[in-house]
Amino acid sequence: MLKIYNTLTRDKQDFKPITPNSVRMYVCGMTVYDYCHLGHARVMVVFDMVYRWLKASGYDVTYVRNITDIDDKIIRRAAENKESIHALTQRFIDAMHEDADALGVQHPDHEPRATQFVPQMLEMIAQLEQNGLAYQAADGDVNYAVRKFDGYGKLSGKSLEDLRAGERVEVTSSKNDPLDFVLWKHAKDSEADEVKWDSPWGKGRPGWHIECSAMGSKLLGKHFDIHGGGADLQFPHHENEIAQSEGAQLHEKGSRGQYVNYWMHNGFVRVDEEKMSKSLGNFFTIREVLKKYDAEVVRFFILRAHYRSPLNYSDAHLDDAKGALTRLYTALKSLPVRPELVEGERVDWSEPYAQRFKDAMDDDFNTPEAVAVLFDLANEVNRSQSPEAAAQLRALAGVLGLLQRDPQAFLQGGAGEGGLDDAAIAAQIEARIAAKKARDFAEADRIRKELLEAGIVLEDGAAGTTWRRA
RNA sequence: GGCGAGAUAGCAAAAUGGUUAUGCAGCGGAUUGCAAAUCCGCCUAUCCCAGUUCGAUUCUGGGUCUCGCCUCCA
Repeated sequence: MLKIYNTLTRDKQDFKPITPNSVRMYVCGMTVYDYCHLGHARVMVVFDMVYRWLKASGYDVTYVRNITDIDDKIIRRAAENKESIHALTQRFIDAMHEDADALGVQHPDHEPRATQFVPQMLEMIAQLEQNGLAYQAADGDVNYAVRKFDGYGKLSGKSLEDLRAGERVEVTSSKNDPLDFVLWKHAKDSEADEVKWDSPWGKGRPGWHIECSAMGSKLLGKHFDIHGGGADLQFPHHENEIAQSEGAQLHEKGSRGQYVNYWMHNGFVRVDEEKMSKSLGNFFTIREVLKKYDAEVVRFFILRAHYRSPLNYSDAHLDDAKGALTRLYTALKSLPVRPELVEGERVDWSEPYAQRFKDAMDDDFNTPEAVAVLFDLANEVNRSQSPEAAAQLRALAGVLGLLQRDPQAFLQGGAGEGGLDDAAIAAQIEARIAAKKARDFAEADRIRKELLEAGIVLEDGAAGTTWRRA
């Protein structure tokens, strides 16, 4: 039985889907005005892992990860670059897809863009207004009347009183309450036509929070199973989503309908014990990191920690992850891949290692424990040289989107510029074999040392000499 | 200030009211011409103070420290 830590109740709960055997999941995606950084990588990889595990568990999953392609920062950036909103967002959407693909992130079933769902947002805002939860302020903005929604703060554990006490929001006189948030932003004359939509409240554009409510309910229904995102979205974004989505269906039944059953939030990526973020400027983009580290190493680095724990980024930690992943691939190296035992093959979940793996994953996606099982299995493979054990290792790792490459390709990959090419290495190995045959060990060792200095490690096995990059 | 999360060996990171986490690093042995890889064995641990308990790293209370949210954020 899968258990999920639910932010709403702050405990692990048995997962029971609304519709048997099927899961509807929504994850807040990126605002596309720049390249994705490692924090974004974590969201994508973590929920990709969740998506894969739900599918591996036999669920029919509908996964939606949205794209915010209209927002203040996008408008500002486009103006700075003197390019259209569409050109800017398309550029970074393409870049995001490249990054996600590199990290082995499967495509969500739907990837809605906010600009494609403005009618649905307007519909929801109208409903909120009708339900007495929204009002148009003097400046033309349509705001959500937070105090009218009973239970505001239930997700983030904040009360309106607490929030007011720590008030840091700039009080704009047009809001009835400083905590009210914008549903519809009134258009400014200075803005391009591209960012203006007609509405019953005049030209304007949607607020951020309404996007997810509208896209979620349009694609997954008014009540769905899982909603995920980074821990920083818990408040106010997800709190506001609840207020909107549940507030919009208040008229439908006597009791209030629930928007989402399980709220999941992943922890931050940190740099020197501090949250990685655009505003702090301490971020590393995915593409930047991939210049130095194999994408699978980055994926493994993310999955080696629990999704709710903080994850400290540093080269030392990436090196560590690389070493660990190397051990797994090394275990597979010596054994031929038997195609009938891998691709598309179902894992035998009754097998003890698989059982341990499943128990770990079912316990709120405990990937560190699942990865530990992989290492135990690798040890088994090394000892037994059993093709079945190797196939099982590949299959289980495959559930996490790991270990699917040719081991040799992983172990010998990552040649930087100016590195030795394969032919040169092969020639050196031949020369060393000749020296060894002549029992000229000094020469053989000299060649090995020379290659090692070039980052090439030689390994003399029973089947001959192989090499890998350090 | 309000609310929340956390503190595990040299580093990273799980779990657990008593009994091996796991990876990297280190030490000893096997193997190897010597290495590397691999195997076997070992070494380092549960922030502090009380309490509950036969027994606490785990539960309870207090403290210290760290981080996050309360403004855009994954």
